[in-house]
Amino acid sequence: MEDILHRLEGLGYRLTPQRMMVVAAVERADGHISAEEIYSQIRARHPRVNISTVYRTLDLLKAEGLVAEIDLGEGRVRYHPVDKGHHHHLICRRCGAIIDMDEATLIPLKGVLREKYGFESDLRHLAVFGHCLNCAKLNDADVSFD
Amino acid sequence: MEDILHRLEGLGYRLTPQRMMVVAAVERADGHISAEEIYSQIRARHPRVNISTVYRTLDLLKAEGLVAEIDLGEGRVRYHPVDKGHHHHLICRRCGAIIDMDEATLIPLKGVLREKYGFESDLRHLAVFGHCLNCAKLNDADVSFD
DNA sequence: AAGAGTATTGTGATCGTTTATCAATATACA
DNA sequence: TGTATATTGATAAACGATCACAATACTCTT
Repeated sequence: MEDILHRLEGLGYRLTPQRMMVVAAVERADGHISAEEIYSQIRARHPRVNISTVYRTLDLLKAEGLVAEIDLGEGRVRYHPVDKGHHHHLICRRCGAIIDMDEATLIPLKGVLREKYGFESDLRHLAVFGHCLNCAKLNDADVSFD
Repeated sequence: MEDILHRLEGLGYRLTPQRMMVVAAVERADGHISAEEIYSQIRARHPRVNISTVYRTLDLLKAEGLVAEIDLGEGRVRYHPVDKGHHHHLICRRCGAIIDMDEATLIPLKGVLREKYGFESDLRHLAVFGHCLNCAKLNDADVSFD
């Protein structure tokens, strides 16, 4: 599993400074990073780089299967390297906490969906909303999910 | 379980023509409907109604717990009456098919998330992406989820 | 029925994210 | 060196959604 830059190069793309910076930002981010976050990191040191280039590079990385998008319902999309394993998230509606979920937790669901619906689910990055431990207590009086 | 209009009235809101049209559109839609779809239905007969009013009414209905939002990852949000039961969707990435998923399918997952993470998940409308039966066959050669 | 106060709407601007267009620049290659 | 190609920067604009505020519609009291 080569790193993203080398795979890009192997695919015949030029390794421009802009592309290197976008790739570095995506790889440096421990979790998921948005285009705007990548852009502001780059702009801090290289103010002439354009956000179009960030989006273009992300599109390229996505098309080549090197990064993946995830929509956490924030009104913007986040990106992460595909080779860093799968990510599932439990997102607290109250405090915004994002809890990483173990992949194994979803294996039974995947099996059931295949058996019951003949559906091959892509559970590489699932987002489940709800309330975390603390907020569930705080919210007991107000809200109830069923 | 009264209908949305009567519950709105009971809550002390005025039953304006605009609100009635928005509510009617939401209730008429069998699945989920977007703000833009509601707006264009209304505009066809009442061109002077403004899209702000549509959004405002949807916000009101949402705040009063009469309709719920769901984000199917389309870049826009869809709305449905809460009293029509919970909806879960299996969305085919290839053909766009939206398969309704039985609610019971998710009960085990809900339990596991509570036990393992202390997370009270809100599984009222979950969207799972993947490939439907037909497209899974067609796609066997191209793509593989794991 | 008239007027005061409140609720609701229309208008138009604006926001944030993302995409499109196109000229300018940088690179590769003959 | 010159030419073709790849890539970028600048700018506008598409898109869904929100906002502020004046205009309108309604309710309620008298």
